[in-house]
Amino acid sequence: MKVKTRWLAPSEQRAWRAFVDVHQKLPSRLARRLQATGNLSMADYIVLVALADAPHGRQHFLELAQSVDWERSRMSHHLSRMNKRGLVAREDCPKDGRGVHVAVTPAGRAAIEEAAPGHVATVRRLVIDPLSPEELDMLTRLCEGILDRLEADLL
Amino acid sequence: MKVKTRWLAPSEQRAWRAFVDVHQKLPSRLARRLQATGNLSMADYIVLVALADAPHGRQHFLELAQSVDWERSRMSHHLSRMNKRGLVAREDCPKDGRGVHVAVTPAGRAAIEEAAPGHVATVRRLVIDPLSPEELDMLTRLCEGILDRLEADLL
DNA sequence: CCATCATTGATGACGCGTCAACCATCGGTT
DNA sequence: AACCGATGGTTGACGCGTCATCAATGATGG
Repeated sequence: MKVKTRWLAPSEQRAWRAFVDVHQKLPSRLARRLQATGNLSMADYIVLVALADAPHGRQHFLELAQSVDWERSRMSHHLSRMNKRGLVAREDCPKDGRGVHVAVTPAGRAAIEEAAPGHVATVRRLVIDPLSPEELDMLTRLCEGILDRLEADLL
Repeated sequence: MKVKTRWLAPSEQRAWRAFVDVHQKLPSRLARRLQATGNLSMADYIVLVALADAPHGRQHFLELAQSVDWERSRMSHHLSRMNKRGLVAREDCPKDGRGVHVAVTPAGRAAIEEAAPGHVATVRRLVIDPLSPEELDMLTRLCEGILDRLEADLL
C-alpha cells in the first residue's frame, strides 16, 4: 500500500537547495584552482597526497586504492593517465607477482608541493576559517550524522 | 614573498574530511537509488523535474538550461541521450528559427512520477527529517555562507 | 603435483561533463 | 538587398568513473 508523498516544505527546500548547490559549486571551484595553478585534477591531487605521505613516496596498488577509497578499476585507469603524464610510476612487486607498487616521480612530487599550499588556503578561505569553533563543530556533527545514516540505511 | 602554509589542525581536518565524505557518498547513494527504481540518472531527474513543472511539460532549450544552471553544451548532449531513450522530445520553435522547445514525453512523465516519491523519501530519511528545526537552520546558514564566499571569492 | 578457486590488476565499452570549434539564424545598419 | 555582430544550439575530442570481463598469479585441498 502506498503512502502519500510528503514533499519538502519551503524551509526544508531551502536547506536542501543550499546543500546541493554547495556540493555542486565548491568542488568545481576547487578543481578549477588546482587545474589553474598546477595542472592537476582533484583525483591527481588525492593520489599524489596519498603517495607523498607514504614512506619513500611509494605504496602498494591496493593499499593506495583502499586509503583513498577507490575501486581498483578506477585507480588503474587513473594511474595510467597519471603515468602517461609522468607524475607516477608503476613497479613490479617482488613479493607478489600480481601486485604492483606505485611511486611518485620527482615531477609528481614537485607538482603536489606546488599545488598543496594554494589548495589548503582556498579551503580555509572558503570553508574553514570563517567559521567559529562552535560552527566548525556543528558542521562536523551535521556531516558525520549524515554519514552515520548512510551506513545505517541499507547495507 | 612566500608565507608558510598553515595546514589543517586535527579538528579542522576532521570537519573537512566529514564534509568531503558526505559530498562523495551521499550523491552516489542517491544516484544509485534513482537508477535502481526508475533507471534514471540524477541528471535525468533534474531535467525531468524541470520539464514536468513547466506548463504543458515543455520549455525553451535555453530557459531550461538556465533554470537548472547547466551549460548549453551539456544540456544539448544530455537531451540527445534522453531523447534516444524516449524521455524527452525536441521541437522546432515557430517564433525563432534557431530556438528549440523541449518537451517531456509520456514515458518521461511516467518515469519521473515513479521516481520522485522515493527520491524525496530518501533525502528526508538521510538528511532532512533527523534534524531539529535549529539544526536545519544551521545547515542552511552554513551552506549559504559557503555559497556567499564562493561568489565573493574571485568573480 | 595437480585441479580448483580466490585475488590482483588491466582493459574495453559506455555514460557523463567541459572545452573549443562550428553553423544557422536573427536583428539592425548601410 | 548585402552585410555583420550577437545569439541559439550542435558537434567532436578528451578526461573521468563505473561496470563487466579477462589474464596472471597465489593459496588450498586432494
